[in-house]
Amino acid sequence: MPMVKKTLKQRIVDASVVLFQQDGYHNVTVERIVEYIGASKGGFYHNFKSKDELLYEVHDVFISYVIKQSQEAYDKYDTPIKRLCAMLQTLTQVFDVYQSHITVFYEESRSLSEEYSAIIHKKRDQYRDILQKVIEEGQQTKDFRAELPCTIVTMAIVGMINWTYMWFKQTGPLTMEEITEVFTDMILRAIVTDQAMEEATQFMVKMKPEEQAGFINV
Amino acid sequence: MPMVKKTLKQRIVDASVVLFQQDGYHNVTVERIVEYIGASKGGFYHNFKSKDELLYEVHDVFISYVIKQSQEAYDKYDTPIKRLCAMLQTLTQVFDVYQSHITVFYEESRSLSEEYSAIIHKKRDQYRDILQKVIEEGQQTKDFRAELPCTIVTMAIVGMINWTYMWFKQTGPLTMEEITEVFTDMILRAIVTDQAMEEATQFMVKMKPEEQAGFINV
DNA sequence: ATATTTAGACCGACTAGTCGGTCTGTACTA
DNA sequence: TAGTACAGACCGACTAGTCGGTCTAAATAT
Repeated sequence: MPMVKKTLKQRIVDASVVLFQQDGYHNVTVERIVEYIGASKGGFYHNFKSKDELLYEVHDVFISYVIKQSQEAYDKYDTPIKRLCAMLQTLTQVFDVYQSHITVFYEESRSLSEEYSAIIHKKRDQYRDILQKVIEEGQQTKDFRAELPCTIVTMAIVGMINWTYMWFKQTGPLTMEEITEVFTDMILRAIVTDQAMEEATQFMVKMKPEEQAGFINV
Repeated sequence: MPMVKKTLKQRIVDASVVLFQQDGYHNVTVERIVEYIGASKGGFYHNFKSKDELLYEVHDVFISYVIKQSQEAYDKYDTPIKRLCAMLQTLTQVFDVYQSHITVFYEESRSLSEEYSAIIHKKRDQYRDILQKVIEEGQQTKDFRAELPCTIVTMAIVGMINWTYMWFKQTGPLTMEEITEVFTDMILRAIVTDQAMEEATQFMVKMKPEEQAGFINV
């Protein structure tokens, strides 16, 4: 790994993600960001048109990553069930790497100005569309129950996942892997048809009888 | 219904919910709130200690209502499945009545000062605890699958529901009733044990074969 | 090899404007 | 007369963004 000196721009982005997540966009001044990394306001405005543009940058780096990962998960497999599970799986990594970004993304998107907001919203829709496509295709192949409107199913899944940023703590007793496993199990049971349940079973929570006896909820 | 003249305080709260939801707490000035209802800053600060207290008021009126409704749903029934369904059902009403409050509640809770934030967080936990209690009791009675950690199940449900405020539009093609029905179906299938599935079936999405043929996703 | 020019990254004092909150005055009520 | 409810001018703290200037390092000239 080549030891590249981080640019001021990158240092500003890194610092601001942390600060925005901690105290919120409006409670973090430009002054404080540059102070935090030992830079100046001049340096800041040399790299960014506005504080707003910085917020956009933070949003974009995150959502672009999520789209890329989701699309890759889609392309890598060829059945709806496998694709869905792979997409749920990628979230594990996203949460572990980008937790601060996620918080900023969902709490501060309103602070984006009109123009930036439009771009981000388009990308957010793109992410949802990939998931919705998987659901729709699964309904056509009769892997997923067709009696559930796919828009609602999609948003149910998105909600379950996205809400995690509100309560998941990296220092807590639950790992992101466990959570993803349980989510996957719940979602599959909820939407997979009886005839396709066999393929789905391999992705579900396994439990040997002896474990079941002494199971303790955390 | 007695025609009571609305107090200035109430008018301020009503106006601020709308404005906060539209533009966010930080983008709505006290000046604009009082202008909106034809009042003055003096009137505002006669009724509220600070802008912050107003935000607290908005939060409190909402979360208190949700807790009350949830607790009533719990008390009204005596089995975990019925209780869970009733709690999910109350959300229909909450969303129809309090949509602006909900948005403010989830987007602006960070803007609350320390002291108010603590109170609201406590109440938010209270709401979650009622739901978690239902899940735990259901696991004990073997109505709900005990192999799923009840904290994750609880947060999965909370997420699915709460996220709705992000995409549900009263003017859209979906009604809150439809959404609640699909959510209920998905959640029950996800967590109800095989042996209890019969009791749950009555709460699930029904579909006659002839409907199924021509079903179109919205 | 050394001197000179120049681009552009970065600095920080300063400005212009904003907004939460106060204070004094007034109208109305009991 | 005392108290309450409100009006609106005003204050002071704060902050996004500016602007003239500095410093470094690479390109070019001598």
